[in-house]
Amino acid sequence: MTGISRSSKEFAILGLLAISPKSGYDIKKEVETVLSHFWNESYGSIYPILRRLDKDGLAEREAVDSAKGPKRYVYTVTADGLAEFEDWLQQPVQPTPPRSEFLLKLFFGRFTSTASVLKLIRDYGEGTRRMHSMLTRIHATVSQEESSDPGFPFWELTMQCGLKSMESLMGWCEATVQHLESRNGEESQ
Amino acid sequence: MTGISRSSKEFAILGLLAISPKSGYDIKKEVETVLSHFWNESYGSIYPILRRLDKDGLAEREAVDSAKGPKRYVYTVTADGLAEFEDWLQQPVQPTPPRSEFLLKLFFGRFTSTASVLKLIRDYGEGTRRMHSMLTRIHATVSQEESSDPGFPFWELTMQCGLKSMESLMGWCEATVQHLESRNGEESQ
DNA sequence: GATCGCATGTAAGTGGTTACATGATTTA
DNA sequence: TAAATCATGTAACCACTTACATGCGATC
Repeated sequence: MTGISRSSKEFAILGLLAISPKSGYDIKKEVETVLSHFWNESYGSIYPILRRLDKDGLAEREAVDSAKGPKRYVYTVTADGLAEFEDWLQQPVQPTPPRSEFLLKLFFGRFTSTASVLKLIRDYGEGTRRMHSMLTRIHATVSQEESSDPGFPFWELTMQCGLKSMESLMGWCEATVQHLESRNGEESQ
Repeated sequence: MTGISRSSKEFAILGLLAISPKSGYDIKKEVETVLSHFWNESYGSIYPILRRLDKDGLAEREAVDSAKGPKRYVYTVTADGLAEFEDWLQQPVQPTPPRSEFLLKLFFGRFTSTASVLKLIRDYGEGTRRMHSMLTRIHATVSQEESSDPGFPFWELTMQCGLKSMESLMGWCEATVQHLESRNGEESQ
């Protein structure tokens, strides 16, 4: 009854199959675009997981002759799979253990030069800006192509959350750089 | 010359030793307070890492008779250790692979009820609020006790970054809950 | 004499990435 | 014919957590 414990990685993949049948390759691409700001999957986990979902009766594998390239293996979620997935959705999220190498280095800022700390923060701000504009770009294309999809409103919520986080971070970076620069200016006088 | 590659976990510990000599137990406590919003360490990694730092000449182990309880092993960073640590600080941060089970479940919101999605977001907002007030509390005590520490300004920057992130998230949660509630209200009419 | 806080440690397992291997088809 | 894209897969390795084992000293 109560299935063996599955990782969120498995449910992420199961959920993508619930939207529509996909191959491992398709999943990888989808994760890298629409889920990119909050999730990741490598082939090394995708393919074994798909096999396991099939073995456990949560998905079904089907060989498909593709028009071009090698044959594809498309997986479709089963009724059991959908049920387990919906059950997982109801469970409370388990908090991710925190891990920010950026903040770690910033914390140890006193062991390096102000210039080095400034570079650290500027680089981080730069990365945040890049992520922000990438999300904006993805948002534009997906909005055009899939705005009628029943999942679209929820996907858009994740987008807005991501964008707001980025903006908050960008603001903090800018303010902090200015703060450090002015402090540095004072010392140099 | 170029040391074997070390994980950020090792450098986190090395950095804490650079601030002042500590035991594994001390490190665990410090990580759980001042670093808690962006880092974590378990005993299962701390003790092996300390041994390794000693073996590699980056730290030195010393047995200390504690006033009460069993004997402590206090580690002190060496000159080599400090040099490697400072070098690591200069290296660009490698981006953490994204992983938010919360956003993942939100993304799949169409496979569950609006009530369930609302609960998801409210719980998340609640967790964020708790973290925010915990940080505020820690900030108050540390500000009183260690505001003269040379590392204090940098620690405070990490705090402000964390607090700003939480506030941004809290705002997004509130707005999103309202948005979903109003949409739900329309449908029910 | 039980239990809590202090303190160190390990073994087994998990969860995951990287790098590699393979090979078809298309495009330059 | 070289490179890019499509597509599947595995083996070796790694980082890390969990759970457990141990035991002192103080307090209740």
